[in-house]
Amino acid sequence: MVAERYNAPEREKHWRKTWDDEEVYKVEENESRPKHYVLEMFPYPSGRIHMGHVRNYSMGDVVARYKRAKGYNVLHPMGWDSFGMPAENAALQSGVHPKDSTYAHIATMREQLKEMGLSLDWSRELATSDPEYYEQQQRLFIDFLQKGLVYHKKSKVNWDPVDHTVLANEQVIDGKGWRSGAPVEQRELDQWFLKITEYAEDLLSALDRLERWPDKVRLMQRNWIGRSEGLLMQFALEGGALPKEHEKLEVFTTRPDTIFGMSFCAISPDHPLAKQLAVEDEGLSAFIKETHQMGTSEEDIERAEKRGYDTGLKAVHPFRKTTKVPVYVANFVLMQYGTGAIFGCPAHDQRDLDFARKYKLPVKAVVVPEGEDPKDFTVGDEAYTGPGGIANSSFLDGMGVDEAKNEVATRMEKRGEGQRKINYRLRDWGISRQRYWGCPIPIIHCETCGVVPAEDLPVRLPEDVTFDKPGNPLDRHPTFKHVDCPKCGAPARRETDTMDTFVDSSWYFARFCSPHAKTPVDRKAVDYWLPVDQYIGGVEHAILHLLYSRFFMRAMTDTGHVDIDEPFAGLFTQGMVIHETYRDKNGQWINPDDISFQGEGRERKAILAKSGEPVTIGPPEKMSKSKKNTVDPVDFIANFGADTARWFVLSDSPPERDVAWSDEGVQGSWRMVQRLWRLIDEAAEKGAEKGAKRPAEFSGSATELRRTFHKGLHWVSHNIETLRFNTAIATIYDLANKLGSALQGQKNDKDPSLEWALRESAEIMTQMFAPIMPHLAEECWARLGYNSLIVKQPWPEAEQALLVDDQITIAVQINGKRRDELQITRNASKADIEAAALDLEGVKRALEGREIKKIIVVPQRIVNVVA
RNA sequence: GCCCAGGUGGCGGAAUUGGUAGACGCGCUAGCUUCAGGUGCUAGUGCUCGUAUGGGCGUGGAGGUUCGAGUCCUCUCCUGGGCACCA
Repeated sequence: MVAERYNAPEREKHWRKTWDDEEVYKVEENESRPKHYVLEMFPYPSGRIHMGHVRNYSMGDVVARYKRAKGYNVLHPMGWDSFGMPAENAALQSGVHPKDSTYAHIATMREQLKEMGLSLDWSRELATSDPEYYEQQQRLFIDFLQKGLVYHKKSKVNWDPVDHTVLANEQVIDGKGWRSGAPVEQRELDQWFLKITEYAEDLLSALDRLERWPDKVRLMQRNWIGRSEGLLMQFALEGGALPKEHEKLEVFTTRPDTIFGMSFCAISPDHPLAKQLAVEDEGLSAFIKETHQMGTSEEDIERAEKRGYDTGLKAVHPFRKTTKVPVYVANFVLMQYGTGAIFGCPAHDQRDLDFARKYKLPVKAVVVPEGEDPKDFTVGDEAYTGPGGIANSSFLDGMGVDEAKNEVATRMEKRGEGQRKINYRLRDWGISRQRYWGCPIPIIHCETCGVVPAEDLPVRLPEDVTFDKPGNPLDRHPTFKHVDCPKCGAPARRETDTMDTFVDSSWYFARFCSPHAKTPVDRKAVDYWLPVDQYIGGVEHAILHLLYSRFFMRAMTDTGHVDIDEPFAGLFTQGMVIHETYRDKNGQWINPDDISFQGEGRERKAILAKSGEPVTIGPPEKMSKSKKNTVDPVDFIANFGADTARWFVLSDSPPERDVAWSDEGVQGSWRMVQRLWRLIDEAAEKGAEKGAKRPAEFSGSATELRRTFHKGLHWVSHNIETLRFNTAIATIYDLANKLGSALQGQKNDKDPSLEWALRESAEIMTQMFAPIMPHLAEECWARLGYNSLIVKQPWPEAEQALLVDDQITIAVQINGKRRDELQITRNASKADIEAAALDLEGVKRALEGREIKKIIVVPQRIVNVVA
């Protein structure tokens, strides 16, 4: 009678083979069915999957399986973001060719992913390093080029003078190369750019329509694009012998309304005027050098105080010619933004205020908050940036901020000394990488024809390269670089830079729709599948990857490949898997396997198992090898099965938050697997036969069980729809408890309607956990007598009549405190509820000797007696 | 410095969106089952006063709105995360 222990690893293998044999996850376009495209961010093939992958892909798989059961034609593909620096770095260190290591890693990880039992259509698998993939990417590049969305220009890179190589920002540590340790130089190289700024306005405004994106991500993108409306203004400069091009200083401001509060102007140390002046001014030259030593990191900037160097020049106020203000070179003015020059109004900008206090410049308030007297409103240590009325400002007096902005802009434009401008922080996307392991840029540089697109695509990465010398192997390859111009036939030079790997990931989701097409995408396929309905991945890609993909869809629309702006209709950013950390007395990280634990709760202590030395238990942190707090999913699955792992990573925390891996928690999941198996087994035994006729009437206990399960089903469905897997799981636990009780209670007397309800509940239960624990669900489904696969079953429908109770419990409060509760029919009248409430023992006791002032009755909700 | 997200039992968290705070899981306590080595079942488990019926206090803190606040408003403290001194 009692079932054998469920042998998860063994049964899971069996069910995976069955799914494979029946090709249950293979999909094709089918216009007659609604589609649903579920995608998780594809992995970089690092060699092994980690728990983060397990969590990410479990979430997507639950959605995919649920939607499939709901009748959708579900696209759920997987691929590899397989170009990139790690493989090339490994080649530098160990000499293994990037191609060899990459494809070996892919082979391993593919098998590991398969062991998770994901419902993926593997026939659509792709790797961005496949020539079939990057050939199409090169086509897109050329199409973009011809559409004017690609250009090249000189741009700065980090140059390692020892390794003779270009460094990514993350390879520059404290201004030094990560391998050589040599101070990094800035070099200008000719580089390719994609015109993402062309779409700045649309990328910004369309964010409002991405309703199924987290607000947080939309905000980050908004800030990244950084739109600001302002005014370009020209100031006349005086003092010193100025060359013609610098007689006027052009600044950008978003606050032209504060022009009468101006007390200085400041230019960036990189401003041409600053450079020019520095030639004759040693002090300035030294100051500029100093500002360059200041780091650009957040921390450096935060610590740095606002500093300036007085150039001796004066800027003339445009509306009050007698007012002339000093012009500084200042460390807080950035050349990349606006014109690299500002006018400072200390009263209404914190940075300007800090600067003015330091250099004892006047601080004059010109915007006065409502209710303040303009005569005695002053600014202390905090600039006033809020709304208000303009004062002390000649013709602007009495206007509001917006009105004044407008007035100044109009007057400046009329005089030809100003121009309204919308400025973006977003810059064009530099995609040139001076590396081997990436998609070759399909360009040939010819002395006579200029830039010529390569013909004969793909431009293949040559495989006969070595990594024994620093620099890009493509650059020194015997035949790759030197080619004839496709146009004129003269000797020419092939571009040896490759593309940023963010390009690869900017359109892979589109390629999945038709992974083997001879064009970048098959129009029919993308029209059917796109956009991705649910995209799931880490928040670390909130800005770049997602913004680039949004740009790509627009660019691909403008080049006729697709007709869609937004690639991801729904986005979800999941939290990490974290784990406790342990260190010994010397601060060395300790592997959990070497530790034994003593005590519980706050008393819990850890010691080294071998020596008994104390170990400090640290807070849970992101799993990483260096901290020795990783748990290998492959090992885990081999022991407990994929279902236990999938269940656990979704159960303990809300999906957007981090989840702490703990052995105790995992044990709980493992027990649940076994428990569900026993429950279904017992229900199959004690419940009605498969396909038994539905009873005409249900007993009280049968109805109660059915209500519980149909309500539970309703709630679990809702929780999966809204990706709240942890609450779905909590409900399933609850239902398991209820089913267990019902099975116990059923022992005594014969009740056919309860038997029917037990089977119904067991079936609903199995179908509910099927998206999360698909293998166990198949096993249970078979135990329930079915020859069919549960993966092919439609999602059960809750019976509406069972979702509302006739008898309900409502709380009765006295002065807002609960004193008793009331059982009453659902549609009882207010008067009936009131009468019944006042008749309760607990209410009478609490009311004793008090006078009832008021009774609030909210039918079906609550009664509150005010006394 | 700016922006964002959070603070609920010993822990992870729930509260279907203003209506019984603490569901569910973990842990713990007691008991049962010849159960022996990651087992199952039953009961209990916010704090506190009380033998108990029962009472008081409780969602970081202080105010406020409301018949009623974990949920809304104001101020404040703390913890994470992000960033671009963006004029």
